[in-house]
Amino acid sequence: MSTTLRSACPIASALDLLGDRWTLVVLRDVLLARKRSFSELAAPEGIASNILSDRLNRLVDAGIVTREPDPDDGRRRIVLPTARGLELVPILLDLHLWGTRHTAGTAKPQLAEWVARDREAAIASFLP
Amino acid sequence: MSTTLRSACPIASALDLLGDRWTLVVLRDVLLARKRSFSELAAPEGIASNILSDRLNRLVDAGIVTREPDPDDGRRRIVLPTARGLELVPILLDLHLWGTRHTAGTAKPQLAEWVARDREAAIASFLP
DNA sequence: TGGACCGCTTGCTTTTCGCAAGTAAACTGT
DNA sequence: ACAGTTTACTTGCGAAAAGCAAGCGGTCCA
Repeated sequence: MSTTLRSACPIASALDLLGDRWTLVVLRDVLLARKRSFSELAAPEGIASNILSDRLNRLVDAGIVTREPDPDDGRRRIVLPTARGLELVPILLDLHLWGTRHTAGTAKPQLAEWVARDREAAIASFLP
Repeated sequence: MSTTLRSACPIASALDLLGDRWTLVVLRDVLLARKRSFSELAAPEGIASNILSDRLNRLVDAGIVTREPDPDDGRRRIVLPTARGLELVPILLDLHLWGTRHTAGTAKPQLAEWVARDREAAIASFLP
């Protein structure tokens, strides 16, 4: 569970945290789709609940999201992005653009177009 | 080896290809450090040779790099990025910036600064 | 011609993933 | 107020992937 530092390279260090099959998909839903609860996040392409639980804990440990009790429903623990988490929005949008151009995933093409045309505005639209 | 399509989301599709511990580290060395041979790429933070071989094959299948015999040394099979691969440079630079700001990886801080100041120029500097 | 080098592959152990089932606490309807 | 449902998990186990060490064929170099 501890972040084993692979090297001094910031790309490798970032990937120690984000470089797996699910973490950035979860963050996509938190940062771009603004999903806030465990059960909303469980939908993503069928992630198993134990994996989702593990990834959320890692993201909390890394200071990318926080979790707080929902005042409206004591069963829920809301997931909220931190400033550090919000700085991942550009990466997610770049991935969206690259994926739209070069993979079979073609959902939300207008978002890709927006990112291509005015990246800064697109990024700002996902900030609080 | 086949690209199992997880969903119509371009982010998920991109991560089907790139979302693991090594692929983007290999691409960092191909795209940013301009490494071209298997043995140069084997250095990255100690990737095992069977894993490197597998990742290079996947990247070739995905059209992100090509491999050609080295005219100067018949043992070598040079790794070259395609246009599709070069479009990953922005993502790698964003990861570098985020990693520099938020992880323990602090190598090449002047690159992060350049990306923050003039992203387009930094990207262009890694194109052929 | 012998030895080193390059790009792998093979076999085996260890770690991680992923599914199914189960559980405690909190909410909801009657 | 009690029964049933929902939420957010945890546990156990089999499957898949990662990682390590060794080996192997082709190529280069002295």
